[in-house]
Amino acid sequence: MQTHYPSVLRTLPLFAGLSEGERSRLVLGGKIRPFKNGEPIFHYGDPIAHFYIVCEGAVQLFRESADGHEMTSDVLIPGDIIGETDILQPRKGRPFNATAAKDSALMELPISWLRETARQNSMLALNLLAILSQRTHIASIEAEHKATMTAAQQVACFLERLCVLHNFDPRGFELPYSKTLIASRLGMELETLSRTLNKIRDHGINVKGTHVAFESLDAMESFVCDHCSISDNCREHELLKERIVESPASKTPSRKQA
Amino acid sequence: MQTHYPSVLRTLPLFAGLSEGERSRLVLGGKIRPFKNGEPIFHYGDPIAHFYIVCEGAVQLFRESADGHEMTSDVLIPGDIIGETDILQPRKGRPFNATAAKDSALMELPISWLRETARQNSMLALNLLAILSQRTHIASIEAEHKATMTAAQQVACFLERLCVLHNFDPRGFELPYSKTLIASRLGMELETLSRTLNKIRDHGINVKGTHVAFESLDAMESFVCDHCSISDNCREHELLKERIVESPASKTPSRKQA
DNA sequence: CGTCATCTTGAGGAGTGTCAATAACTGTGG
DNA sequence: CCACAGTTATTGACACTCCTCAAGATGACG
Repeated sequence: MQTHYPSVLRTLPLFAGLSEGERSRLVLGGKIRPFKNGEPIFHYGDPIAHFYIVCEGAVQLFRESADGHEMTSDVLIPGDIIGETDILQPRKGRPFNATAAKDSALMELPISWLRETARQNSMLALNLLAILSQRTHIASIEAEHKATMTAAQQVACFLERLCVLHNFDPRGFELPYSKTLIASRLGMELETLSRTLNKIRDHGINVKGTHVAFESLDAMESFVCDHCSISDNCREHELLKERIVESPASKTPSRKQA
Repeated sequence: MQTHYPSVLRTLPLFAGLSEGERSRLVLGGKIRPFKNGEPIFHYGDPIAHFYIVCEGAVQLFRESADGHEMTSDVLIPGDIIGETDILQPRKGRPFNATAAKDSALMELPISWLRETARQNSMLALNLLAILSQRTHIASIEAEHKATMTAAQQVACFLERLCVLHNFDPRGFELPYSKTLIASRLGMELETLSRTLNKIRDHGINVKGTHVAFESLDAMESFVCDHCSISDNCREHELLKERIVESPASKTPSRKQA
């Protein structure tokens, strides 16, 4: 039996408000499994027996159509949960493929367990509701972005969120995964992404190879927010500005996203 | 006080599994409000005090960006719920505008009430979870469609779902709302939709004015499902086929969608 | 019979996808 | 340390889809 658990489990929104006892009881029902880069976690249509908490690395969620085209719906990072939407709605099988996009560690928990707990512990059910509600909101924002923004604006917006989510230094950071994966995530072709990265230099984003540097947050802001109707979305800009002002030279800020 | 309630309230998934007593207690806390075609229900950013159940008519949910561009995220019909995602996550305000797209009747209920009930009645919380989970799944399908299907395929797919959801006769029905609204819903321009409707005649869909007739479900199926990776999605085809086989001349089938 | 909203049709252009060739990077084994 | 193969990324030329702007057609309604 494991003696130490990843720190992400302590700040997990899913377990927020639960007592230390309940939390550890839940966690004891699962085990941590390592996955090599590129290793599949499960496939589309597989039976749904477990859900996962990403502890380390990154996980690609994707589907592929008959003609072999691959469509990435999300890339998860530590703290994210896989399959929590399938706790109640018993589908025929997994609605997407999941593959490790880096060497990763996932905590695997039986889904039946979570289902029972949600039935009895209203706190957990409400946490789930909050997570799903947030997910729906983000999906709606992304749909709007795809419909109203150019490829350049989508890429700029993506790089901002990437920087905030991973707590990178806005003045310079390395892309955490391949451009192929990023392009797929954004629903565009690799060639389009490659060309786009050269065009957004005019808007304060300097990309060379895997290195990204934000050189003018003001230029970025006016560029990205123009065609976006969601004022919430501009929170990323605020967070970036705060970061740059507060810690102009720190490479590993200590706080997590709010 | 009202003496009769719309029939949609009896089959509402949100209230599934609740006793008749609990259900009527919930419903007594709200009132039915009529809205004229085009009348706003609430605006983006408004404080969130109520949620709504669509009883009659249709409701357009949309946002508009600074440049005046309007983006419809959904069109709701009787049985759908507005604002159930905001029960827990207390946002600054409404995440979209809501406007009656026809003369409509909505049941208005205080959101605090639902919040309290969800805390105490785990059945209601689980129903909410199921609804949100379903919504997330649909959002993911639509995102994929926007990314991988041509305008023609999206229109064909939309018309199918329209027919199934509204329980229309596949062999001939009238569009329930304007083409302008449909185009906005599909994230395309009215001109593109207009042109597209003439092109999909080759694929078994005959549209003239507001009249739609499905003339070859097989042609439609091979056309729509080609670039779609979600096998669930083809359930619409199955339902259409059943409908045509079982009730070749019925105009008002008696059963609802599963 | 006008007036207004809705829809259709046309021509031109911006933005992406597609195909193909080249370049840069990564790891392996001699 | 270098040569090699395999993956990943860049760049160019071209086609196609969809958006934009503009003009006309259709339909609803007083």
